Amino acid sequence: MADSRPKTRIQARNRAAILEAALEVFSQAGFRGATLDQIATTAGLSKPNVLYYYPSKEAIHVALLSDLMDDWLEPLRALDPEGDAVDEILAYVLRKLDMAREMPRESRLFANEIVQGAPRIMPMITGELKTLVDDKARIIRGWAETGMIAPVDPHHLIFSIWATTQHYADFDTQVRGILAPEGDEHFDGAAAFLDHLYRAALTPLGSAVERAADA
Amino acid sequence: MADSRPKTRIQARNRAAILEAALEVFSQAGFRGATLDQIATTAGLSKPNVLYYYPSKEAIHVALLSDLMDDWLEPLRALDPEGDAVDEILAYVLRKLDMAREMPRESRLFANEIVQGAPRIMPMITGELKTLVDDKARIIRGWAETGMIAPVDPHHLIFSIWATTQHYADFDTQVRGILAPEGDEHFDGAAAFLDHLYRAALTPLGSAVERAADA
DNA sequence: CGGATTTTTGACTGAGTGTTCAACTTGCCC
DNA sequence: GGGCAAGTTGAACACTCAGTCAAAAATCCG
Repeated sequence: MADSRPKTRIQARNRAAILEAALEVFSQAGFRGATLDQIATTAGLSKPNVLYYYPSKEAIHVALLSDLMDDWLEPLRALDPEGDAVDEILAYVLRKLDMAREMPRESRLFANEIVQGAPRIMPMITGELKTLVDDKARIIRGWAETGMIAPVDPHHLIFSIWATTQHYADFDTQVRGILAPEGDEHFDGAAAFLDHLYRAALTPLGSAVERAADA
Repeated sequence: MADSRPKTRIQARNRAAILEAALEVFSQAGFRGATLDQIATTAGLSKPNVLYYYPSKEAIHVALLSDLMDDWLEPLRALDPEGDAVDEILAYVLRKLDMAREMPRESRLFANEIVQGAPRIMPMITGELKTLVDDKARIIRGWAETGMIAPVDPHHLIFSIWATTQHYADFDTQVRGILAPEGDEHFDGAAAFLDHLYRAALTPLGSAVERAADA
């Protein structure tokens, strides 16, 4: 984070082009599989020129992950302790699924990094990510203890939400290989399924009986 | 699958050592990140000797994935159309979670491959995997239509089971960074959570009322 | 043992790749 | 326009790494 703010229009444009290209390339090939040549070509720059803006391949990767982390965690941050418990969690699920649909490259970028042991972002995980998750887990635990939702372990609930939503971005190839959709219409089916899954799991037993009686 | 069956004891031993080493290395570093030197050293062989048994790095990778695919899909194959619907699916979930605990390297091997677009196993996905999944999805759909389980989309149910269970292997680094467990005890919490999650989502409404009445 | 076959390896090759550097060009400002 | 800083690049360097090869070693078998 030494030279983060650009000084000239050219710097702003080229730095942005490099990060956009890096997102494209890193998310598809992983850190090791990506080459500076690919990034440079995708960004429309020469390889030495890329290294004029970032000192190394690794610096690009770290800058990219750092820049994206905030946006990536925003939906969880938005979980409102004052809101309706089930609504809040379901909104989080659907928001994450939307992100898997609209930002699959970002999802795969993090997936690649974490599957291989998060060699470059371990501090972020045990740092701000853990802090945020523990914070939100406390809220969810409160909801469970006051009967607003069924009693579930909040950490495992969060993990399952990450898993089920990001799956549609990270394992997109597999999902498409099996469903053979035309475009993105299978995301609607996923949304319906996940709504049912989490609504059923979170609705407290009392409310579940009412729900059954209505049907 | 040209020279699959070993002719001598030495071939059997060395081929096995190479595949074991390749699993270790590929699952941690991905295809591109793994080197033949690492595999050779881990296997206790010289690099040219490794290439005496397999013609290329890619051949090792493909052989490994092919060999493991059957074991990897076995739990889904075991889903019994004659069994109790909820029990069968819950047994599948817990079986997959056990595999994530006991065989995390295998899980990460496939995860690495698929995240990067499955360049080497696309045929397996659209072939035997799709066939098996479609087959089991038909069974699950039957259960839903006859009211043995709640009406859910079977494909998305299967995806969610893969996602929630393999998450503990593929994203192990992240899970441990947040939970900071001593060993594997968090898998017990995961099992309890997933049992609740899928039991709640799959139990038909009628049975749910009974369950509520009992409580 | 002795010869044929299988297995092993050190040394090498050639392609790919991250990074450096000195020279060149462009843009900016007085 | 002129001078200085910012931006750009071709060429080269150092290193990694998949794969080759010919020769040596080990194993097998009569």
